[in-house]
Amino acid sequence: MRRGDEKFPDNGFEAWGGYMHAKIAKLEEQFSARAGTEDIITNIFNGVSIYVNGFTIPSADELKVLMTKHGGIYHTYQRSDDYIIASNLPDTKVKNMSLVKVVKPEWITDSIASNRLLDYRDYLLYKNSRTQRQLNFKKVLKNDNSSLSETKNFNCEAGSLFPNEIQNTLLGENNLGDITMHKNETESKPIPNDPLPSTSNTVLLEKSKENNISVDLNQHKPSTVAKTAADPNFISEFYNNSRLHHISQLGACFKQHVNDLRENSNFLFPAREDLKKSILAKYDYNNFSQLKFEKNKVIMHIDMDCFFVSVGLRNRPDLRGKPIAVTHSKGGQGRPKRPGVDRSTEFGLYKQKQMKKLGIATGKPEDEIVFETRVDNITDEDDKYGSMSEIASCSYEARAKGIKNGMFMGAALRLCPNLETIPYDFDGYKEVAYTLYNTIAQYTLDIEAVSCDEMYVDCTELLADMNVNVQSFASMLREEIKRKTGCPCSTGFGGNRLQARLATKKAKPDGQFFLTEDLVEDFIFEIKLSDLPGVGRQTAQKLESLGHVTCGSLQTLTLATLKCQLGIKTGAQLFDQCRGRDPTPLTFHTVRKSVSAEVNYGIRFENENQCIEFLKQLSAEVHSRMQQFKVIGKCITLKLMVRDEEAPVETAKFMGHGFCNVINKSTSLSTATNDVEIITREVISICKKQNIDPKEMRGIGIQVTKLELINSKPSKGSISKFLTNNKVVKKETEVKSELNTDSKMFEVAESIKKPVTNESYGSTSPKKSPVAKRRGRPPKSMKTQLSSTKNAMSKFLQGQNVTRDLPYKDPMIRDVPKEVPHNIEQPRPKGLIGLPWDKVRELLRAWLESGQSPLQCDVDMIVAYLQEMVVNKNTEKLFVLMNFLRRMTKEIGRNDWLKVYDHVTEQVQNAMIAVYGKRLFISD
DNA sequence: ATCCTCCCCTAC
DNA sequence: TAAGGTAGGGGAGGAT
Repeated sequence: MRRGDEKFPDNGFEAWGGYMHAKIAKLEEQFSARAGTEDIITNIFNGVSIYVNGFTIPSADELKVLMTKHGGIYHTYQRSDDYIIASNLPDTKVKNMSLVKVVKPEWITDSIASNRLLDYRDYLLYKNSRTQRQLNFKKVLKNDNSSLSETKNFNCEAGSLFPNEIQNTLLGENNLGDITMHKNETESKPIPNDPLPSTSNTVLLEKSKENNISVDLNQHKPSTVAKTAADPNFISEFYNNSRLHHISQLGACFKQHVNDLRENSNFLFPAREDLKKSILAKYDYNNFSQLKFEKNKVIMHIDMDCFFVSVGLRNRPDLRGKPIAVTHSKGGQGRPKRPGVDRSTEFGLYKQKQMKKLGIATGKPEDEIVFETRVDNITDEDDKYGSMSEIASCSYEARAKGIKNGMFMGAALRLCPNLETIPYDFDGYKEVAYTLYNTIAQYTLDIEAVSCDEMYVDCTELLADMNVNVQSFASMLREEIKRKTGCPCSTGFGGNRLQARLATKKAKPDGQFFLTEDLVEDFIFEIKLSDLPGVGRQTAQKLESLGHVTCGSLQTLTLATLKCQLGIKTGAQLFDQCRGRDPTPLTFHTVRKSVSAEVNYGIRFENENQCIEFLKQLSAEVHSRMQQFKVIGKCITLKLMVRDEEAPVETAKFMGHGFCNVINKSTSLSTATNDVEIITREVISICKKQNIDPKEMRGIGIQVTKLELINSKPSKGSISKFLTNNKVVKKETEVKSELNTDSKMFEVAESIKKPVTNESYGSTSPKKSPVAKRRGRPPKSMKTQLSSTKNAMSKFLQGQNVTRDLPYKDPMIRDVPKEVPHNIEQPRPKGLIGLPWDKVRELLRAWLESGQSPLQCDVDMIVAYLQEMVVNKNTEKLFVLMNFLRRMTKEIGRNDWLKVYDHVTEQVQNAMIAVYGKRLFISD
């Protein structure tokens, strides 16, 4: 029995498909004419079928659209007669395949541009022999004067999946490794008020017609290298090479990417059908048992295996299976000790500090505390184990020897003398990450981005919709990711995010694990506390000193004890975690709360001027980021790292910060700003007050918090005002009398003290294209713009033909337990989606005035439409429609219609909470 | 009680 | 040589 049956009893009218269906059939005709014109433009690719392998520009999704529009065929899985479109292939693949039809994506784009099918042989990725690779690059090398903002900031524009990326190059055996590749400057936007105007002279290497061309690129390398922060190019140089900076930027970039995808999606996932077909073709379902997860939720955690290493190994198959580390250091060469270095003193200070901390935390005498540090294996000698270059990522073979991420190269070499190193490939990480995210996004957008190589995915709806079992889904998905990226990944499944995450750890490397309900209790018992997310070095050591190393052991402590030992929140979290519980829902939409920039490397000033000059530059950097994210802020914090008086002047790590004291000082402004002058002034003022010898500075950071969106009008009428939390809703309803006009109802409460946080900061959606404007739809990337429109429309049309057989009832509704309101559980029926909101209002009015009893299928359609508005952030019109519905149902005053209103409201608010974390303010 | 500032911790 | 960033959660303790 359908859940809705009780609420909306069938009165016999439903057999006709419902009132709404009949009505919209007419509207649909208007659209069908338009949709048709967008279908096929030319027949250039008549009879041509392609299969896209790996990362390409345009992306596979974009190529799919292009092929469809120009009469060609796109295959998700490779067929024998397909042209293989690729920009690069891992050597392993090259060895095992025929290359006669491996063609560069430019074949497609150039053919479209010249409106005829060009000879594919001119676009072969490999010609004649496998070793003769065609160089195909159009690339900009920058010289030493280039502006920093052009090179270090990632660009996450939704307009193209990978807009500023360099053309993929085939370096092959040519050793061009130490040349820095940069984005094409012609695509970089000038940043207004940028205090560092671009003075870069660029060298454009035009595409060569020759094979095996040899260009002496070394002559373009920077002639001088910025050594310390006193050098004007230092920030740029440093950020370009900083792994942590890249990790952080990429993380933020993909959180935004998910925001953008959700914002621009119609939440139809045609790729599900393809996947389902290949699963059915490949797997015998009898081999799989039906897995049951806690609370019937299926949360997937997905994580690339030793990400940086895997990406680096795509071009170095010869190194597979060996102990590998990604690091700046070449490794192996001993270096004479810098004068003044006193590692033992410096490391001693670190140890002392840690000991003191633990002594306070545990109440033990300091000499009883035993602990390890990562400097334990580093000596003061100028031998080959002295490198303090950090390992960003290491292969599983290296891990087997005890090497860990973050370890110093010297210590690692001591553990594994034959450890091989590979350089960073920051562009590669971004490519692979995009492919990863876009692959998942084909199937669902219930994604919480964690970092560039890791995310949580709520698969509950997806799996129910596809009606496939989770094992085969996991296998096919991982296969697809490996095929597209050339990198392995692991997935874990559980009933909540903690379980999924722990399952991934178990699955690694290159595996999958399903932590089903029946396994949780035993599984969690053995888990080490230090493996729990949120439990780092300090917490783990503290817990160990309390006598607990595993979750099972910690289960003996009461909630009160844990809270007392670790604080209220942390204690409660740990109490849950060690039992495998995790009440925190996935968050699909993130809102930025701070912007900061800091440099704790290479800070060596000779005088105050240099320090002030650096503060100006760093302020400019923060200002530039604030512009990028479109925020202003009220609170400015300066962070200073100052050499501890006992620490040696020369640090153990070259240009490192050494043993320091940290100072944080902040100012609160009366009004939010992103003015570079104000930031600079405040920051310099704070710095001067500290009275620190510039020679002793080792690190500087600037952070801006209490953010507001630029252009968010604090006055009434702003969209932000519709969004408010429950608390405020209550308060306001008490105060406000019933409002009758739509416009008046826009006045919504807002917490006065809290900054506006309803919209994602730093949305990088492109300007609306003329097409998008004409349709009145949100801006979309090329991919979503074309495919979604087509799909929405064509599915809409199809839907009409089968209306009577398939009323818009969703089986999911009855399957999903009601107590999980965090996510939008229902796949959206297609009926109304795509219609202008005012048309829908007319339909609503007609429906409400029809005198009929409401039908479930019509209600579902309305709900789907309104939820789509939430997702598209069309809150303004949503607000109008909701209030319209409220007023109309009240006027009718019949119980069944009032129930409809309650039901719709509940569904819309669920969507609001999922997307914004807040409820829509509705007058009652 | 609740806020603010200045930390500390964690994660990637 | 080496590139030790950045955002968010939370706690202690003082101001309101």
